[in-house]
Amino acid sequence: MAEPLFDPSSPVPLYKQAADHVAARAASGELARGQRLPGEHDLAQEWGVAYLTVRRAMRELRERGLVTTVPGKGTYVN
Amino acid sequence: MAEPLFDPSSPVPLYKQAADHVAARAASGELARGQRLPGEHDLAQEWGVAYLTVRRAMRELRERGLVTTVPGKGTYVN
DNA sequence: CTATATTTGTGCGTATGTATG
DNA sequence: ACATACATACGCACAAATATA
Repeated sequence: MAEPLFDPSSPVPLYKQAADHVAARAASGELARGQRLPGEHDLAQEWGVAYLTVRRAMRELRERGLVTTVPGKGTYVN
Repeated sequence: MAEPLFDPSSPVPLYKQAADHVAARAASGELARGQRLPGEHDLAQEWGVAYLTVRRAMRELRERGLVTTVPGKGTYVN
């Protein structure tokens, strides 16, 4: 039932941990290119973090060029 | 007493209006280089917007290279 | 054309942590 | 020890864009 997944007491910000989590799964091929990620609200619940934290993680991933976000549609793996 | 300054009903996001406001004042020379801006909480009250909105405006300005933020000190005009 | 559902975007409030002076 | 200031994080609500029935 909802493992930790991320460590709130870590010096690494939660949003960064989350972004790294996605980045690692993309790098390993677990997330296929073109694949749509779950909605941000869903991810927040799934990860047990705040919506704002997911938004920051997505921004981080966009800035790294790992994903592309289309308003009203979703976020896709590049 | 506290004019609108920014228009919440505008299609332009508040944080962008705020960033543009600062950018314009910097470009006009009204804000001198090296000058420290008021604190984010103060700006939030002064502008009548939320703290997070100010934070977003500052982030916008940092990304544009117009200001530099030093944690524990303040935000300075470049 | 309208209505609805989904998803991202924006905004407010608050609390706590960290760094500097 | 204390004040100031930025950083991260939580919660909630509503608006805007997109797709579909």
